[in-house]
Amino acid sequence: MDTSSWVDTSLDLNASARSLKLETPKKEPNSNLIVFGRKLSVKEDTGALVQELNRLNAENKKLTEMLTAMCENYNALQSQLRDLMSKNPEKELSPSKKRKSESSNNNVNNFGIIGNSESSSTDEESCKKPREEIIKAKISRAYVRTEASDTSLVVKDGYQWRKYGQKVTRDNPSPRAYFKCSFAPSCPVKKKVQRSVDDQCVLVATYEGEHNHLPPSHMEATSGSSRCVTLSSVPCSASLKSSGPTITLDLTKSKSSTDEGPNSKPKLDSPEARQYLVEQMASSLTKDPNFTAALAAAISGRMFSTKSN
DNA sequence: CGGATTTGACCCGCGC
DNA sequence: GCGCGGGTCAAATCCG
Repeated sequence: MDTSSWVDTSLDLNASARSLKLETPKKEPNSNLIVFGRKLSVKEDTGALVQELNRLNAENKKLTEMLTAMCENYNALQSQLRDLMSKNPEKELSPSKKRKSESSNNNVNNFGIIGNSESSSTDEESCKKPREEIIKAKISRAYVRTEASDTSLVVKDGYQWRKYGQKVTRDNPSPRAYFKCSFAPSCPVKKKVQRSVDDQCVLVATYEGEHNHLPPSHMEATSGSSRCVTLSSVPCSASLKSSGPTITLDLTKSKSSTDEGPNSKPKLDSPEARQYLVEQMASSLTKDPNFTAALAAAISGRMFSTKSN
């Protein structure tokens, strides 16, 4: 099964997002907002700010196009995948296929946004545990790119985890962290997070089991609907089918960055201000690795749920 | 002060 | 049976 193309899509997204990052000035969204606030109060430099606005506008369009293209790619690949599944259903059923098919399945199951799938062939669980158990345990992997300087083994996937151990393993100099779902013991899901041997920037998260509850962020989002923000520039809903994990994009950060006190509210009446807010959100989303991770999780999760149908 | 994290000790399975 | 290595426990510590 060829899953490389969809992986490439993910890579494209990351690469593009990163290249976009390079193009943007080294300003945090918050500081941009301050600049924007100054624009409204101080009339000087209007021309420069308008230019900046136009630039951000163009960037926003780029992002929108990227996301649209990615969604299209995803749809195309999904249909391809469905085709392949229907053509070769026996591959899945055959236990003799072992690693080849297993690693392919892993790819489908993965939240992988990085796309180096070779590690699934060295999956220790695959080697040691009986297959039935693997199927029961629903082992999946996620690849999350982080800052090289970021030493915390934290993969933000919407769920709340409690770390219960850390160990340095033989095959990898970087420590492996062990997490349990904070809803344990009612939720038996565990995850292991370790930096990739090949690329220290990449965190490999191995999930065991399935959550029997919604992620805290989802519950928060649904209970507090007043916090919802309309994101016209992000044509991507990251919610999944009930069979899969529900990934919720946590947009509260973007919201909070725009929520600069009571004075900010009237500004929303201006189309410019709205446009700016949208751009802020898009920009902060692409800068946020959580977003790419959540997006990849949503996409791969959907693929998986489609596969299992 | 309570919950989360850290970290050394312990357990257990596997290979020799 | 023994040693090794991965996984888990739980007391100590940290932190909000």
